[in-house]
Amino acid sequence: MKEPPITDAERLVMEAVWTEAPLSSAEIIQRVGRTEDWAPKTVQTLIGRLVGKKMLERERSGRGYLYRPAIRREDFVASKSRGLVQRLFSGRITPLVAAFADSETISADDLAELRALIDSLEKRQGDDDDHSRK
Amino acid sequence: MKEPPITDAERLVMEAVWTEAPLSSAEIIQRVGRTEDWAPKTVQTLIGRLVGKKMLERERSGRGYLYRPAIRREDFVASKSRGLVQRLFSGRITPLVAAFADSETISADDLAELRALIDSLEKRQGDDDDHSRK
DNA sequence: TCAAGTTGCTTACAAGCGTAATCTATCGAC
DNA sequence: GTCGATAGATTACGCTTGTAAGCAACTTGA
Repeated sequence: MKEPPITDAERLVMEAVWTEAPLSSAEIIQRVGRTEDWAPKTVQTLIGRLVGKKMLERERSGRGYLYRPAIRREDFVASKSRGLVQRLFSGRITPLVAAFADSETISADDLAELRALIDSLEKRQGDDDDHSRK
Repeated sequence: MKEPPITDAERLVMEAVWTEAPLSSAEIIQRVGRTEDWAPKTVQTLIGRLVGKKMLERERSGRGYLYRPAIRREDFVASKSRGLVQRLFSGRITPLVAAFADSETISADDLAELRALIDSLEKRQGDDDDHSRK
């Protein structure tokens, strides 16, 4: 997966259609307006650019279109995460977590959650080794 | 710590002075040239912009200057990490690790390392609770 | 002393971005 | 059928970024 060329303002538009799709531009404008103080025209422009970048698909619906995301949010955030880890931490995730932990407090709950994630990742890896050697 | 306004090209210049400082511009150009195929003038421009942004400090040395970072790399990467976690994962680190793990294979070594980090973070937290309640 | 190299400062310039207004076509209300 | 609302397309505009060249000053070797 290549780096999706979505800017930060555009991402906020994507968030709306990731939350619910398909949406008309009026609906997108309304949802984005809940958090961003942007003129409707601004959102309209961003929608247009996202269509141009093939990050939004659209299908005709009456006078306008209905829009839906052309990439999944999971893929987008995974790509962004990989990019950051690659650029700033030579591709290793642990230093990122360490850096984050140093500057932001991680709650006990978060730590437990993280540990659980690691457990499941380790298990997955064990399984792979055991029976699905490829 | 506010978001350091360093662009990606500028970051590559910072990497040089983070690795070793102080450096003359000639030395920065030479080091950056090892990885990036940029005209010396380009690097020079980036140095100037970084000075303008107060991300590089300089002290006169002969006809030119010696440059050194005005912010530590640890603070920079921590800030970037926080920013990403905030924007894409509502401030929670676990989903980032999960997203990364889904798209990139994490080696057994990395997992062990990550687990060790969590252990130490948990220990730190326990200590805090025990005697330094603030 | 004069030319050449080295540094820094100033300027350039296209593309991308944030932020939007204008223009155009269409559709529904009357 | 005309008028206003609405969606989309086109245009705008200043700032930042990537990428650099030109100019000016100082230093140094010949």
